[in-house]
Amino acid sequence: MTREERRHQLARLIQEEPFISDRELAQRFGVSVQTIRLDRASLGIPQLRERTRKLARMAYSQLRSVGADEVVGELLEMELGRRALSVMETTERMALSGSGVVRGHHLFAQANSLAVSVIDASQALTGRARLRFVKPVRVGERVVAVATVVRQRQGRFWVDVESRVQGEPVFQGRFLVVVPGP
Amino acid sequence: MTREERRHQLARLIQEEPFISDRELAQRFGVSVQTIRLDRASLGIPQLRERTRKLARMAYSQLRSVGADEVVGELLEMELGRRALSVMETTERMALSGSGVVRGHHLFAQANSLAVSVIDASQALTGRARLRFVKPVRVGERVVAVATVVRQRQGRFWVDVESRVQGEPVFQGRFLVVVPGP
DNA sequence: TCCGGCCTTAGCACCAGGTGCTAATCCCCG
DNA sequence: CGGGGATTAGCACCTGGTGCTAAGGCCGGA
Repeated sequence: MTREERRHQLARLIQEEPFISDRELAQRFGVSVQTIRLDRASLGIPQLRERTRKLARMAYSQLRSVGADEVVGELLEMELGRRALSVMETTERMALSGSGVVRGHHLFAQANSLAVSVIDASQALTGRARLRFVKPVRVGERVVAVATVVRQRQGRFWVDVESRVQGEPVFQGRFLVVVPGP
Repeated sequence: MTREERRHQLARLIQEEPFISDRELAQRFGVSVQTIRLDRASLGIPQLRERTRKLARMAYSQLRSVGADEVVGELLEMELGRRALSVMETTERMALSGSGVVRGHHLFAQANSLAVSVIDASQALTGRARLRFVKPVRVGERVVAVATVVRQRQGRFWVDVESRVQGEPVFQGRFLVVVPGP
């Protein structure tokens, strides 16, 4: 096995089994621990503890964001009752397995949560929506959504959301957001 | 502060901030590291690294299991190209914090994934959709969605989805699902 | 044949964040 | 004033590393 082959396999193995130590890796590849260290260094793969910490923080932030992610994606601008803007990074887990195409409901989730949060009311709910998925979004692309309140009448708000990737429209939606009760 | 008080607070603090070392804990409570160690031991709280590993494994198992959910919810019936039925349990994390009302995009996700999967094609994508959120769904309710293919014409399928809780409609949607290609 | 390079291995000191143990102190109460 | 629980200190040791220096092994070219 050449060095390049080993490094490729090493990267893949660590990807699949993040909780593996250098010692174990060395045994699996039949090389010394030092070689594994060099390989990791050249591949920019952090040490076991670092990898573990990263995963743990993911779990933790997810636990935290039960309730914390009022907005799906990251809220960038907010003019309450008028306009809001958010950005969402797309990842593999948002795609149909293997296809690399982000599933529609993630785009909808970003747009919907933005549309609801732009309304200046704690109890806003989506009533109706009309959507167009203009162009498939691929994993890794950053989706920027802009929500604009276009009309409002006593507790009923029409909000338009347009999402773009690199300036190109990928999704359009019109949401009727209602605030129940007077 | 009595020892019991300190231990109570210690347990709570670690619960809230799992990534805290004994050193930091010692500083916060103004005691020595050894005292913290004794406290942890008597409370059965594992060391930082152990706590981190536990969280990381949670994240990892979650990561593994996502991507597998081609259908959001559980698929109960499937007549490819005609009709499909799924059920989704709603949990606290699907709700706006505190409100107890499930957010629209979870209903949409169930409906959308069902609409896409009822189509007999690997590369089906949502093109357009029209939605009505008829009635708020509360956390803990089981949402049953039925998707019916109502019309189809060369790679374009209209799919109606109706979701109910206890027989009562909560969501209706009409999806245009497209299968790209020839 | 020998030499230069690349790859690999070895060895050592050091690090964080601990465990496990023993030995001192503190401080309060009777 | 003494006794005892609570606290602290000190030391050796552990894992899973980093960073550095030094030494081999092997292969191709002159």
